[in-house]
Amino acid sequence: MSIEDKFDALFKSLSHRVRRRILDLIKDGPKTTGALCDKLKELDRCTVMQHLSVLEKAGLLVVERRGRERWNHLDALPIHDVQKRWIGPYATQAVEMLQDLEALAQTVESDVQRTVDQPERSK
Amino acid sequence: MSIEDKFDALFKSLSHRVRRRILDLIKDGPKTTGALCDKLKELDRCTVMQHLSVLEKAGLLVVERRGRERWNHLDALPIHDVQKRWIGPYATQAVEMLQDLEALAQTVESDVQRTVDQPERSK
DNA sequence: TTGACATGTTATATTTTTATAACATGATTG
DNA sequence: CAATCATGTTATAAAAATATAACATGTCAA
Repeated sequence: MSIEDKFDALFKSLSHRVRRRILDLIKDGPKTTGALCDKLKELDRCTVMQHLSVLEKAGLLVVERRGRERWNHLDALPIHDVQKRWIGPYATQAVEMLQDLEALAQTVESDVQRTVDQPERSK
Repeated sequence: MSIEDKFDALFKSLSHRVRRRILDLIKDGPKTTGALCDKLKELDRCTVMQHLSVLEKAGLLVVERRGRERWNHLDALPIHDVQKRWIGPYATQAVEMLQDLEALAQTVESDVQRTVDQPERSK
């Protein structure tokens, strides 16, 4: 599985609100599939299991089998890779954009000031 | 558009490798649609434009029209929201997991030490 | 050991996404 | 102003994701 495949799977798994909700549900501790289905009453159990398997393939969810129960654990480590490759660098970009905007605002401001000091002749 | 719709659109737009490649292409400055198509020769021009519109709907791409050209600018600001709601908190979780692992490793280590000091009788 | 229970598997219908084709428009340039 | 160029629009085919149904398996507990 290439690195691009990995990011495909990660972002795709985060792109559905039900799966994001599942992540929140197991964030503070593992839950059984049954417990998750109870919280997601609007969905068929099979649908929930499909979402779980999407999360598992992306590496965000790890399954521990205990008797007839399946405990779904969060593994947040892959999120680190997303942070390093995509979020961090682009967040930096966003900050630079804001700084550019500030600089632009100051330029405009001083332009206005100069115009007040030395009004241009009308054309 | 709800906040969930927004995250749906953001993660979905990041979940295709072609769109991530486009983001990288416009990261250091805007490019025309034509220039982007040149870099993505394996794809039909229409396909590229569809990807651009997905990015635009997610708010990651802003279009500036100049004559008959279309300049595609990156807007990285929405990435900030992703960072705040999804990456930051889950990265924290990941760090906690690593710390738990370390603690566990130390426990095991001292167990081993204790066992060496006071060997258990075989069963 | 038998019945209820939690989960797993396979198949399939529906919807959405991705890729392309064909045609259209409006700007630039000689 | 006519030809070319960059882009836009609409339609459609193909692939993938989502939701559900029907049936299967292994576990626990009385």
